[in-house]
Amino acid sequence: MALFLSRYDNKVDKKGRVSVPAPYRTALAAQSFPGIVAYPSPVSDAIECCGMDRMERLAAGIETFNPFSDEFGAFATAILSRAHQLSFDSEGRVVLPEPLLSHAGVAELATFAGRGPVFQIWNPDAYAAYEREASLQAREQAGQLALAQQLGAGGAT
Amino acid sequence: MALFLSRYDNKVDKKGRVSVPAPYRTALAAQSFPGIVAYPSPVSDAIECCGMDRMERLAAGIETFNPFSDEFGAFATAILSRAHQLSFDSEGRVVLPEPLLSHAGVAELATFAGRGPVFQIWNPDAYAAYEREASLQAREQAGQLALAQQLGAGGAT
DNA sequence: TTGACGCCCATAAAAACCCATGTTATCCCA
DNA sequence: TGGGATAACATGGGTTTTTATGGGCGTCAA
Repeated sequence: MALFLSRYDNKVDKKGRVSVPAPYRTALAAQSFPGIVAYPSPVSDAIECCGMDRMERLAAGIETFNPFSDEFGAFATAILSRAHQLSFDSEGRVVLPEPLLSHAGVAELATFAGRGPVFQIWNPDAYAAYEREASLQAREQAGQLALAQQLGAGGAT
Repeated sequence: MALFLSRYDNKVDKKGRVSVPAPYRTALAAQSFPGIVAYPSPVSDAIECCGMDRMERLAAGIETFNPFSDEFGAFATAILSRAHQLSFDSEGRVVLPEPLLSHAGVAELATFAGRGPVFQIWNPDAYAAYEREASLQAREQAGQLALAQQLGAGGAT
């Protein structure tokens, strides 16, 4: 399985091309299609990306139920019809389509964020804000977890 | 399996011809028949299309399942009897038959929407409305959230 | 004929491809 | 271990190839 880690900031040139970080390309090397699949994240102002294999598996998995079901319809409309198949050029770059750029507010600089099986492309400022919030939330949850454990482990109060 | 993604708006010329988007033609390149199979979508005002291979599988499914009372069998029969086999011309275009055009309300502009194993052809305005409604619905439904989480955090890649 | 259809060619715009360069990270050997 | 040689990478720009689209010409049939 492809695993995407770490963070990178790459430039978007005036043709709309961005270098996909070399480690990501390495992770994708075994895929059937030399490139990525990119679609607007349903939950963030970011472009979400994965390899073709993952998208095929998702599409096939849901289709086995019923191609005319509501669930498949929603998935198809929300993700598949907004997804773009972007192939690498000989230097490992892709061209980000306009609808995705505007969804994520990406202009001349793009932040790549690895998230395990997928990675995301953000506007740098938006990502900074998101990360700040996420780490705050994590700290809060960690505190709650510690508290809960203390309560649970300690004698009844 | 062929996987159809993304969205395209192509013109219908006065001869009734439309270019099938090149990526779709690429996805269909391995098929036994150089063209597409098109039928009215049973659930939308759209023309639904796929490669011949999928149609053959559907037809085989009818025979395998209960051919008399099975609900899906009736469904499939309805599709098969309304399906048209459209071959590409040398430039990758097809001619959409009148019954399909009127079912979808397509005139001089056609919106192609990839949906994984199939793609659909819509009247551009009708598709915009459908997409708007679908995304509203998706936001409200919990099923969509589960799907989004699967996409983002997901299991096997 | 008339018209539906298949086949061929033309063209402008967009996409894919190829080569060049500066910079950074890595390697190798004295 | 120091420091030059090498390789990898991100980036820029030019050039060729596809693609979508328009139209012409013959054929076959109603």
